Amino acid sequence: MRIRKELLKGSTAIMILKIISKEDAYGYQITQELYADSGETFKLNEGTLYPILHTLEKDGLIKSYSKISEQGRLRKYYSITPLGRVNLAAQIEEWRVFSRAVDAILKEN
Amino acid sequence: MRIRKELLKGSTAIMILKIISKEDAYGYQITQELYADSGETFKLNEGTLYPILHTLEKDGLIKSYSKISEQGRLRKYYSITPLGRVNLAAQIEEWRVFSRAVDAILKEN
DNA sequence: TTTAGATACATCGTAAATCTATGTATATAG
DNA sequence: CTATATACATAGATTTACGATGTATCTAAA
Repeated sequence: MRIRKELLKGSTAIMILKIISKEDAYGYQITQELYADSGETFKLNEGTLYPILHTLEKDGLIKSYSKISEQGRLRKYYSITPLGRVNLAAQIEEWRVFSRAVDAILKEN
Repeated sequence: MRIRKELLKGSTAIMILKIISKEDAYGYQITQELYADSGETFKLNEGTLYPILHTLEKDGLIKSYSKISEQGRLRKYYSITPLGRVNLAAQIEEWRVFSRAVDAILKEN
């Protein structure tokens, strides 16, 4: 099922942060993991991904370093900061409250 | 907990449609029900509500009629159309797929 | 009596998030 | 050699919600 982009708004950054929190990751890898781990539901555009990564770094939630892969390609890896972990936990709690409230409304009859 | 407005994007119209599907409702009433049924989580602004109602009506998902209340106040009631019911069912299913996918990402470790 | 707050509808301008499109560049498979 | 995947980046357009503002009535308190 294709998900309207509007539904995604607000939750994309949390998911990116969560993926980086598991292990350092580079941009392209993040889109692949997000696609696989969501059961092929989320196909992240590059025009969405990179600006979010830049914002997260500017806000001090992640930091980056460059590394050359075995294939000789330059990759920009991101790792989560302590501040990022605190922020992630808060955002996950917020998501839980939000999604439970929506469920409550949609379940009502 | 205050929910960032960004999280709301895309799900507000579904919830409004769901409330109207239960019984005909007018604008102010919808904000009250949404607030109560969500456990005081969703406080809908008028600048959000009325444009959405107008769009839903323009799209043929709801229709309106005016009625005077016992207090002598004019109210604009909305009722869901058959097309609105079909659309609501599809959007609820979409929400389920979406929220399960986000849960899957955030649960991963 | 006047004033504040709740009820009731509406629109305008702004901000935020994502998308599409575009650009650059390299590696790999057919 | 050509298409696809990998890899990063930005600009402009679209969508959605918000805050501010406007109009108007009813009710309760000061």
